[in-house]
Amino acid sequence: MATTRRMGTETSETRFRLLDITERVMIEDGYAAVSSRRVAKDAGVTPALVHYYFATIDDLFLEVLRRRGRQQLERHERLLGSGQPLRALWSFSSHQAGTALLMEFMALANHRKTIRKELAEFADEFRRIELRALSSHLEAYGLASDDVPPEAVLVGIAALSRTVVMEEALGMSVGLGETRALVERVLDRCEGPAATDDGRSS
Amino acid sequence: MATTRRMGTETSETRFRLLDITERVMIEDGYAAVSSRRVAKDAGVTPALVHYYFATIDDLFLEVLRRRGRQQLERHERLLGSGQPLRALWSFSSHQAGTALLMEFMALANHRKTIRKELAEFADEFRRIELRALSSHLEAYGLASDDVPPEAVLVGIAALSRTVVMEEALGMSVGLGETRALVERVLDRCEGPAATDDGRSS
DNA sequence: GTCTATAGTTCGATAGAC
DNA sequence: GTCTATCGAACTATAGAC
Repeated sequence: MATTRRMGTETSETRFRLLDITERVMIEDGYAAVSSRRVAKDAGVTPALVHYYFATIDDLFLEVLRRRGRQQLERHERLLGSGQPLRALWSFSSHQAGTALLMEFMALANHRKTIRKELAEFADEFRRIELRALSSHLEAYGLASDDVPPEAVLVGIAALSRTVVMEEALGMSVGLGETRALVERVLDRCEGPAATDDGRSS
Repeated sequence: MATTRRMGTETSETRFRLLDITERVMIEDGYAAVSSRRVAKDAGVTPALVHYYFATIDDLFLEVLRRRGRQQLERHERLLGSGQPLRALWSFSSHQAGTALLMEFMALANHRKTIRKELAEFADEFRRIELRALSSHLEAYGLASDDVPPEAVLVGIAALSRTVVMEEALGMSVGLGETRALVERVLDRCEGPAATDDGRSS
């Protein structure tokens, strides 16, 4: 009985641009600032077109999450294969805009069931990839052991990077410099100084 | 030139109730669900009355933050004086509703300057209190050292508790059990098994 | 694929009666 | 201290022309 609602194709360039803009609005002004009107205005199209590609605003959020999730899963897997996988993980997890976007999705997920489910699946998949790529390294570095499972180390790294980035963005001061310095010492001890390798070679 | 706008007293019972309800709405449905109409409806009053006590919605958020901040600073200080201060800190930081509310305020703070400033001040003050109360303990426990400053340990505890609570709420699974088990082992090693003392005595 | 037009909600904030 | 009434704005979503 569902009315045959028209819907834009997956490959449309406009659709792609709408996703880009939604991502940007979420980062700059928060998920609550996302509306068909706002996205349409920033894209230079009409609100109706946004609804043509995404039936509801939640669908729009969901598609942003899926596209970004797939992108970053790939990138994550690739980066963790580099010569300094621990540094790669820290640097990846410390990205400012990425952290801001993750925060928005976490806040959103706390109150929307469909988004919660998909976010949790992506996040678990990230951690599984890290686990496969890093378990043996973490043990070799002495960061993981019988007493400290690699799973817990990875949770710790995610927790620490998110927290430091967020608290810095907030303008907090107590303890952040000390924490960054400690992390740098640990990275240095495990993998030596940061290589300037940008991941294009080898 | 400012019109002499009327404003409710600080001690009004209705004002207090509006703050309670706003807190609850933020936790249950997120800050984006807070509106003068929604809060008024849940309180059984009219939207105009909300604006009578709080000129703007941002003022409402700000007052929730201030009241809660003052409350918890006191509570924090008191709990950290107990016989198991590290356990007290972990338990305090792992509170579900508190973490959810903090998340909402962090998301909010990312996009509202006035809220950002006040949240950062409160958060820094929390950390200073922890630092005063726990520095010496952390060193005695062997958690802090010349290499690992107590500031960094405290950032780590905050990071870990928030992350574990949030990821559990999301329904994630990978690594959380291992992390909780590790934390429990550390707490046990430092302060022994959890006492049933609720902090009322001594 | 993109638009105009529109119905139906909900919102912030204020003026002013009681 | 609490209310009614209201303005002006923003929002979701759809129908249907082009």
